[in-house]
Amino acid sequence: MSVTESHSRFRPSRSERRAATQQRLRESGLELFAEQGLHAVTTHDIAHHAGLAAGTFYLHFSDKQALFHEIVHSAVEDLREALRAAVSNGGQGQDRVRAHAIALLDFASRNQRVIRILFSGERDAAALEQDVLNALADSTARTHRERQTLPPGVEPEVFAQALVGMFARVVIWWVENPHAATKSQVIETLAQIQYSGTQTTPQEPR
Amino acid sequence: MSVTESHSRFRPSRSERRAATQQRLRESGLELFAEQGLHAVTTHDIAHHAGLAAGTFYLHFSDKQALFHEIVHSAVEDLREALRAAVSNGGQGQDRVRAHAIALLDFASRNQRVIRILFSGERDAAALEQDVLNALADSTARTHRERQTLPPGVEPEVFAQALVGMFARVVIWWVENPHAATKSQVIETLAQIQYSGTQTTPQEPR
Amino acid sequence: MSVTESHSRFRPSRSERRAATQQRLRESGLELFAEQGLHAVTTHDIAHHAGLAAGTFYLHFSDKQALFHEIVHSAVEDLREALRAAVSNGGQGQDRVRAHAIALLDFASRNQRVIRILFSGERDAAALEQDVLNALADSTARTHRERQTLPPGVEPEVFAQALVGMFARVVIWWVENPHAATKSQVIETLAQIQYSGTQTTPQEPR
Amino acid sequence: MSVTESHSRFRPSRSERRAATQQRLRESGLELFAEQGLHAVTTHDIAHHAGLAAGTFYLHFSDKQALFHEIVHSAVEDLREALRAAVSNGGQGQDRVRAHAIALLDFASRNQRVIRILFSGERDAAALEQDVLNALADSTARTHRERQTLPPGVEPEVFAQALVGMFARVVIWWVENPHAATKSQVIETLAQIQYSGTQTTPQEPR
DNA sequence: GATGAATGAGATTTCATTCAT
DNA sequence: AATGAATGAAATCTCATTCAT
Repeated sequence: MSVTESHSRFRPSRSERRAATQQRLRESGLELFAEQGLHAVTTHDIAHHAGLAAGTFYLHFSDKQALFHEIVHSAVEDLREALRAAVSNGGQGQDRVRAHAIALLDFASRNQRVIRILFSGERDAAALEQDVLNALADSTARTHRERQTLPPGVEPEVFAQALVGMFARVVIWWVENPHAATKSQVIETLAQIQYSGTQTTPQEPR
Repeated sequence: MSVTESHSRFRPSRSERRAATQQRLRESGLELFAEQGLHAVTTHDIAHHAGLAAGTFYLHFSDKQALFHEIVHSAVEDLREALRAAVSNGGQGQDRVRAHAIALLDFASRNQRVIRILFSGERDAAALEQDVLNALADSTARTHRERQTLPPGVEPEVFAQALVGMFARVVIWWVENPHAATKSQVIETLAQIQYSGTQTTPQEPR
Repeated sequence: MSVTESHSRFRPSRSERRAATQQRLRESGLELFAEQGLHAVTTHDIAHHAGLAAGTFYLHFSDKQALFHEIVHSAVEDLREALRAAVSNGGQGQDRVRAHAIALLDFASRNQRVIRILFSGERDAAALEQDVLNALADSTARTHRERQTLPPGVEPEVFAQALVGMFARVVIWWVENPHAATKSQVIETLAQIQYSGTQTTPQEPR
Repeated sequence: MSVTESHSRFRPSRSERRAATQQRLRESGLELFAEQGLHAVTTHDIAHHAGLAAGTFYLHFSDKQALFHEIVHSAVEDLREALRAAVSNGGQGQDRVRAHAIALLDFASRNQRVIRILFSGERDAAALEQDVLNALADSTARTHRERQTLPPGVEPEVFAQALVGMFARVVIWWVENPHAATKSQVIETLAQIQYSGTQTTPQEPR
């Protein structure tokens, strides 16, 4: 631990305290948004959950949306980074598909609140969520288009949307129902659908 | 005086008028919820959009949620019915998969507002979307489990969630971006992923 | 009293009740603004003083400024009308000057709260007040310029500003200190200054 | 160590630094109050405009009103001194009237912000403007009453209010519209109205 | 003395809901 | 059944003021 950042860990500097306060607000926001959603949470709730007065919120964030967006953007970055790392060490075909799925589920296990916020369909997050998914889909589509890695008849853009939809849905479901399947079952299923399909048919809903 | 069991278009009975008013409110709700989402729409908005006074809303629905739920549930029923019809006339394997996709996209073309409400997120309203997608997924999973139609390694519940997520995502994307792909491209792609997979790999996001 | 406006004076129609409510808000606004000034009065104060709930205010006025402006504009119109009437029945020279002064003071006696609001220097009224005074000054200046009724060396615009300043100040002072001078003393003094001057000198302040 | 009764420009004493800080706050207050009025300016605004932290304000002034009062009172003193000086070197009749007007306009040219604060309204601040104008009027009235310099029919107190109103209005108008009349036109007009009147009549407003 | 983060009271404004007509 | 004025709880946001560093 460097001494330059703080003369003592018992006497944090003002900017450290400020940063810590902000961090508490972010934490409270993450917690409460994940539990209750954007609309059900007030700025007072967040401030008080963080042990702060109501007005303090506005010293750190211009309004509730600003905090929410910051949380979502940061979550997106974390998620992207996790996925990027997962596939960066090479691998092809099934390995790569599986690495991807593993990384996503690992991230989800460790960041349940983030996942809930990202994929919970909160309307005011929707624009951002759509951006996220579209960005993921775009890069997926672009790569497949460039590399012509998809079989004939599979349109890269449609495929990309399908893929992100599938992943997003499974992961939020699994976070909410962790005992419905083991992590390896989820991974195996995702990898297999994507790689080999199911050679089966959708069933008539009841 | 008035015709009691009236089919007259000149003197609709009291209950007919009541039903008509209620229908106008439902229509306005559908329209405004699809455009703006549950939270951004007020009961005043709905009533006025229907050409009614604010208080009238509460003669027909106990509150805003009630109307929203009714709209969603009705939409779900319509959608299920459409899907049920599509696969009811037999067919197996790829045909069945394709029939399913066609039915979904047809329904989406004709009911854009419904699709927006169903698949756009908006779970503030008591996790309704979850209910919808889970319900669809549940019935899918149940059937596959019963019939053991899935290859080994593919868990029925995970598969069902994946399928539902894939379809929901592609459909909402296609409704918002109808020129990004033709209907048959979408159908073909969905059918192929589901049936045969892609024998390809996810790509590193940027 | 006409019967068409109301079927009974004991059962006022909805629009009458609405108008009455609005009028109560206006009255309360006039009262409170005159006493305490724009900033010291809240929309809650006004509503409660009118015996109404807080939210009702916003059914009738878009915000506090809107009510304030309406009150000021209406006051300006009343004042103008009173002055217009005063000089409309002819008269020249001293008679006319005196008629003007009489009208102003009569109006002030009867509309003390209006005068307090108009000439109290409230900053947010200032723009309006300036408009009022400038409008009065402009029309005064224009007429004098056109008719060349002023002695050489007296610039119409400067004269007009001086005149409205003099009148505004005396009238607000007199409303606040009604026993400091009788109405006829005020009138006589204003008329004489304006008509004949004082042939005297300003004194060194202490 | 430090020079106690320091005139050194290199090591100003503590009290000198304190006085300088206070002066910066006063300057910022003058600037901002003149531009925006008492209510639109926050203590943060003043402190930051002065290059100081928010809390520093309260080391020098007990609150916003206190600074405002101090600025106003100091402005009044400056104005009085200017007027006193103008008429102190004798002169009678028209000369004296003119000297007074000249002094006022000179002061106004050099102290526009002060004039704006003094004569622009803003009586929220505990009827300060009233105090200012009343104080000016009182001393004028007293002198005239003592010296019996006014013609019969002209009440000293009414006259004093009229005079003060006239001057205040013309001066603030001229400061805001410096090109509407030359300084000598303003002076000539004010002197003539006050000394000789106009032998004319107010006009019917439109 | 200066700093600036934190406080919390209070003002504005919205809107779901009620109810007399 | 329909109306729409009224309600009042609750959320957002500001800002004068304090106080530990």
